[in-house]
Amino acid sequence: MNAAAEGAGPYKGSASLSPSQQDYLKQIFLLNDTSRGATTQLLAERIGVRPASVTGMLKRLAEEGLVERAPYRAVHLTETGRRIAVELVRHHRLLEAFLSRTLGYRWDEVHEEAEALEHVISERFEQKVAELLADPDRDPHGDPIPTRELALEEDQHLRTLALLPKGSRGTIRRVTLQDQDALNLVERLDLLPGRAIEVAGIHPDGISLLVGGSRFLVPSLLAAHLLVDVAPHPSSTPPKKREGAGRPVTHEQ
Amino acid sequence: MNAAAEGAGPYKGSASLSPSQQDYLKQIFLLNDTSRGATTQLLAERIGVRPASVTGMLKRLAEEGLVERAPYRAVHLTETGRRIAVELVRHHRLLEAFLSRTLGYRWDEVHEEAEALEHVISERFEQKVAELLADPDRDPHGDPIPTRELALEEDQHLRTLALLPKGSRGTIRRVTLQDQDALNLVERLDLLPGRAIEVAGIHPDGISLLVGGSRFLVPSLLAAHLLVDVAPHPSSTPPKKREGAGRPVTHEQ
DNA sequence: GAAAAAAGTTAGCCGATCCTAATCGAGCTC
DNA sequence: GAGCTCGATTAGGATCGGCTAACTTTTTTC
Repeated sequence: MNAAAEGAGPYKGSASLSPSQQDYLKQIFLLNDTSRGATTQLLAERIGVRPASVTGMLKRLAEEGLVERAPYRAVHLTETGRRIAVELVRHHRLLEAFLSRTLGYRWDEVHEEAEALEHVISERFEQKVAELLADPDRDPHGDPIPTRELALEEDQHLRTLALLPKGSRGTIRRVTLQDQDALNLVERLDLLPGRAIEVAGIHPDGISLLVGGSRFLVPSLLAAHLLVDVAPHPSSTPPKKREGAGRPVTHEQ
Repeated sequence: MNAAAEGAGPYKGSASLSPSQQDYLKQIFLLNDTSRGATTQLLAERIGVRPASVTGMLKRLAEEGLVERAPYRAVHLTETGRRIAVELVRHHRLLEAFLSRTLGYRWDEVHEEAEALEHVISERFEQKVAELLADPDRDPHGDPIPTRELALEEDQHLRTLALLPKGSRGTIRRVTLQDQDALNLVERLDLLPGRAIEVAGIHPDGISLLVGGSRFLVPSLLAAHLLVDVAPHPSSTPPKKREGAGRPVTHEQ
């Protein structure tokens, strides 16, 4: 028996999972509402291992009843697997909020630290932090924090900036990026959650934005990861759904 | 290459160590100023593995220049190894202080959580916590917290309660226990760090103690783990060193 | 719809860390 | 100082989670 992963894992009720297994479940969860789903390759990229390793781990997870899979197809979580994944997402986002609010981390520093801590904190720690922060419902990037009961609010009313028509007004609510450089850019452009914006124009390489009086171009790559709460009374064109443009929004945490 | 242990370890300047290796170094450090020193068996007990596993790991650590050893002898840390160990002890005790003061853990709950977190927190986390707590120099058990520069104050003036002569007065400063039940008992007896006490009598099975007006017997096993700051003017007998009685004090953390 | 490209899988291997069982060495007893 | 006992080590093995290389399946391209 290998006692590698002590430290109360989020899954109570069975031999607890290794941090590695937890990571797989989390990434499968985060990729599941994505256009392509949780494919071997995407998982490999996210987790930082080779595709062959993913196949191997998925087999083990399937044996343990945490995922369902058919060879050459995207994987899905079982209910048990989903619960573990959401618990981990709760840990991660709570920790991000905590690091930012209580320890004064910069918003672009929180992700990495939370990534390491999420596997290790106990139920008690989670509870104490939630208490201390009065049950926050958003992390510093605007991502919703699953409740204690693991209910995860879906931001259905939010729209990707990349897909908004010219003239739309709204407020930035989420920044679904992890890359340090990209986050720095978002900060320099002052596009943090809460910021009111207006789409001034659409160009092949990005979106022209009006923010607090000034105007600049947001590269498409970035715009795809800015989720906007569109204002009810847009200046001119009523916001209507557009499809097929830009890249799919992946709800990374 | 195996990326198992990401999460900034405390050792900056080489491929970082696995949590397991870190644990070995820490326990070697904690056992080193003990009577028996860091023997294979004691290490095995503390770490929770079989002696054969200890031998194996010590070989690896020796190859990496972190310990020095001769077969069938107790191990010692090299300077490099010691630095890593002390860094870990700093993490641990800072975390205990943090969990207790900031998150409101009970003093007997902090150890286990700190044990898991200490391997995972970054330099930055350590710094932020130290800041938040204004560089505390003791953890909730009274154990000294190594400074940022890794200087560790030794409590040379503290004496084991088990070895104090009758009539000694003083203040409890450290409780070097980890066992949950024992800690609970210490709490029930109200023998937390800071408590003023007087030795009312010495019995074969323990020490009779005067604490805040009441008097009770502290079992020898417990008394060996209570470190007392002896008052300069004892009521009668001047405190003098006694040897050979009681069990050796192990400076557990 | 055939061929090429991309994605996924299998087989075989490695290193880390643990285990058990068997052997070896150190140090105390008489 | 010959034994005996206990602690330490060695030998051999398991498991976990990664890797590369080679092969298979799916998807895309023309």
